[in-house]
Amino acid sequence: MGRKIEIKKIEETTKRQVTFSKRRSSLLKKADEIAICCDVDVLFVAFSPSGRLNKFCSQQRVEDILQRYLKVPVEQRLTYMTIS
Amino acid sequence: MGRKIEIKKIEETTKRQVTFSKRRSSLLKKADEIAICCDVDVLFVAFSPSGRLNKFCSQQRVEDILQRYLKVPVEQRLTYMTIS
DNA sequence: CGCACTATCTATAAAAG
DNA sequence: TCTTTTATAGATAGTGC
Repeated sequence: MGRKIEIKKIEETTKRQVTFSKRRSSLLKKADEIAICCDVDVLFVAFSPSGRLNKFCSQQRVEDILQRYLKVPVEQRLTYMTIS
Repeated sequence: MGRKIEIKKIEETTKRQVTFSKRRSSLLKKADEIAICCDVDVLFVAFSPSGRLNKFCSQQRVEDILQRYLKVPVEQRLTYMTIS
């Protein structure tokens, strides 16, 4: 990917947020693809430093998975949710 | 990546499992990287069709996250766990 | 910020061993 | 099958608006 970078915390806030946004999109796409191609359910969740749920992605049986595995009140904590 | 494929369920079992294994590794690596570079906690979970947790990945405060967000008895359900 | 570009680096489908 | 290789598609850091 682009110019090679060392895998360590990006200290510059703006750059860190940009990188997070870009990589999150790619991760969600990949999570989506593996879920479809490999017929598995996938949860991908990123927690911000403050502890809030930032993102969630899955393919199928989403509600079921949420009820079975997650304690958090979804509506309240999810910034947004993408279901492929 | 490699020869282009259509994003739909891979019907051939062997090929599907091979693809799952490869893509899971890549996803975990990416999840690891975004966690470190962007200073976020990440959960990545793939559920097999039978519902068992197949994989989990995170960076930090793992136990805390598990206790706060997951209902499942970790020891019991995780096939294996990778913590970066 | 948010999107667009693109040179580079990474992931990976197939093939080969 | 499992690993390794290889050709190619995809991801992305830096940059410019």
